[in-house]
This record gives sequence, C-alpha cells and structure tokens, in this order.
Amino acid sequence: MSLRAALLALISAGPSTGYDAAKRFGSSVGHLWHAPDSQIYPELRRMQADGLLDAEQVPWGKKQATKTQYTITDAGRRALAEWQRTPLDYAPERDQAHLLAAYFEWAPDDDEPRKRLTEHIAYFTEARESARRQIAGIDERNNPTLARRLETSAPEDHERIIAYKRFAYAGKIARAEAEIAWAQEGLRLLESLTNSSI
Amino acid sequence: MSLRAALLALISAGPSTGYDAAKRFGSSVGHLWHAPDSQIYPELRRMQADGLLDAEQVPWGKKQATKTQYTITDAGRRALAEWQRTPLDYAPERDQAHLLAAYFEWAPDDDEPRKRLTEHIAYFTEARESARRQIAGIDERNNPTLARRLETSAPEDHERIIAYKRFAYAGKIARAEAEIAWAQEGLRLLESLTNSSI
DNA sequence: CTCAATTAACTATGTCGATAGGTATTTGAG
DNA sequence: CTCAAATACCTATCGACATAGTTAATTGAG
Repeated sequence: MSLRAALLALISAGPSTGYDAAKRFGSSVGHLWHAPDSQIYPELRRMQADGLLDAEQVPWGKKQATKTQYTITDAGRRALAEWQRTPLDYAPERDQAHLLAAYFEWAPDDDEPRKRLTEHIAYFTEARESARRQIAGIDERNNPTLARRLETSAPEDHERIIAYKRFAYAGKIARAEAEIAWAQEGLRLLESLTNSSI
Repeated sequence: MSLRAALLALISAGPSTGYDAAKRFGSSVGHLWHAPDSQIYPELRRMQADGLLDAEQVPWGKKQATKTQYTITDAGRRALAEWQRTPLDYAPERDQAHLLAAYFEWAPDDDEPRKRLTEHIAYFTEARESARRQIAGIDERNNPTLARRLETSAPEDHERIIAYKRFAYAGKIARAEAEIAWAQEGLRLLESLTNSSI
C-alpha cells in the first residue's frame, strides 16, 4: 500500500514514464520509502489496471519502440486523499541493531561490539547528512520533483507543501540523532564494563 | 538471518520445543525482532538441518504423540559468535509515518493529519511503556528467559548480560521518545499553518 | 564509422513475512 | 462421564521485497 501511495505522490507532480518514475523515485520519495525498479514497473501496471493512472504509449527513439507514460487520474487523487484518511498499521518491531546489542555477550571479544556500534554511528551519521541535504534542496528549491509539484499547485498551498516535506525530513534527522546518541552510550557502557573487569 | 540469530539466542538459554520457542519468543527476544509462529517452526527445522540445533523427539500426552525438543549445538554457539562478528546490513528506509507526513497536503482537511500524529504518539507511547516494563522485568529478575540464561552462565558474566539487555531496551525508549517529540512538533506545525491561513 | 558506454525498459526467481487456517491432546466444569 | 475450552503443534497460501539478470536503442569517443 505504501509503495502505491509513494508512486501516486510522485506522479501527482506530473506525468512520468516507468523509467522516469523509477529514477525519480530514488531522488525524492525513495528517501522515505525505498523500492527497487523491479517493484515499481509491475506496480505501475497494477495501478493503471485499477484506474489510478492513465497509460499512454509515446514513441521512443527512431525505430517503432514506445515507452509508457503514466498520468494520475482523479481516482488516483482520491486514493491519495483516502490514504491520508486511513490510520497507519505499524509494522511489527524488527530491529537488527538492538537485537544484536541485546546479545553482545556472545561476541568473541569487546572489540566486535565496539565495531558494530561505530558502524551504527557511521550509518546514521550518513542518514542524518542525507536528510539535511534533502532539507537544503527543499529550501533552495533545487529538488526537481518538488519544483514540478509546486508548478502544478496553487501558490497559497506552497508554504504548507514545503513545510510538510521539511517536517518529514526533520523526523529522519531526529531519528538518526537518537540512534547516534544510543550507540555512543553503548560505547561508554563497553568502556565501563571493560574497566570494571580489570 | 536475524530470525535465526534471535532463535539461537533464545534457545541458548535452554532447550525448547517448537511450541515453547514460539511462545517464549513473544515475551523475550520477540520484543526486538518479531516473528509469527508460522516462520518459527520451519526455521527451527532448517536450523536443525544445518546443524545449529539438536532435535530430540520427546513424548507428549498419554498417546504416542511426540513433540520436538531443540537444544543448541556447539555449531549453534559458534554461529552466535559469528553473528556478532558480522557487520549489519541496514534495511533500506521504509517509513510509513514519515512518508505520510511528507504528503499531508493531500489530506481532505487538517483534522486527518492531526489524527495520524496523535495515533503516532499513542503508538510510541505504548512502545515506550513496553520497553520500560521490559527493563523493570530485567531489574526485578522476573523475566523467565533471562532467568534461564543467567542460570546457565558464569556469575561473573551476569553483570554484562544484564547491562546489554537494559541497553537494548534503552534504545527502544530513546527511539520512541524521538518519535513522540517529532509528532508533537508536527501538531504545533499544523496549528501554526491553520492560524496563518485564517 | 564502429564499438563501448549509457540510457531506457523491463523480467525472473527466490526468500521473507503476514494472514489464516488445521488437527491433535489435555483440562476442567457440570 | 462428557463436552467445551484451552493447550500444543504445526501447514498453506499469498503478497512484498531483494537480487540479479535481459533486451534494445542512443550517444559519443577515437
């Protein structure tokens, strides 16, 4: 369901071919909901079958090749509103890093947990930077998908459209910072356990 | 891989039948890595086939019915250590709540985003309470799986075994608090956008 | 002009996980 | 003693997702 919503949100900004959608996905909505190409193509076809998208064959290249261009329909826009009206069903907890940490005593030595926590910090530091870049891209108006979206919407809505996207990425930053702080606490814990056993 | 690790961690505390494992799972390691029964039974069989567990048929009831009791092998313990030595591969970002928030402008009215954020706060408030209860259970030594684990391990290791589990749940609490703070910020944002458009 | 790299558009295959069953056995209430 | 509820132990099915391809057209370097 979320992939469908993410694609609707993407295509609501303007028509896309499958390839466009797959590529644009990665640099916009894909930061919040990842999907590989192999999921995007069939989902677009299903969405067209369900009436959420219109599909048009447009020529591609000099030979008789064509590509499929998708446009959001009114039903697609209604589906987006419906999505906003539906409570989320939260996925059950599945957190590798916390699971691993709960069983650090199985590590052959203290160095391994230290490495895992350091990797955790590196991963979420990069995630935080990525989110910050997204926010910078929003503020400087150089995100192409957002630019298309703003062109096709009323000027009085621009403020909130931007505010919501900033807010979503601010959440990613907050999450990343919580993970970094946790892992740093873990490094201190390892330190104190090492010292207490000398 | 994580399900396997979670089951090894569980069974390292003492032998379990499939049913035992499935039930105990939910009240211990399942708080960090959820899995339904339908995944646990076949995974136990695969782990036995791979030599990580020994399986013994023990009688069950008065008729000739039996149940399968699994015990961790040395290979299983080595697999746990190996798991601790392997860097995590982080799952690609997939966050329904943040995706939804990024497109709040599609909501039919301001009330729907407010509901979603309120639900988000409720969900993570419960998650935080659950993690706090786990920590309390650890501190008061009334978590049965932990109790078994401590019985079968050297007293000098008890401190760190407990510390790691507290640490893992502390991470869940930190995560939950970050989500709650984020959603509250969102409620304030909605408020300010409503006021600015009157 | 030709060939390698890039762009465009997908498909195949397998595993993970969610949902929803099903079938024995035991326990305890009346 | 018998019948319903609870306990114990699984299985089937399907969609989501990951990994790893394939095919065809276009562009640009030499």
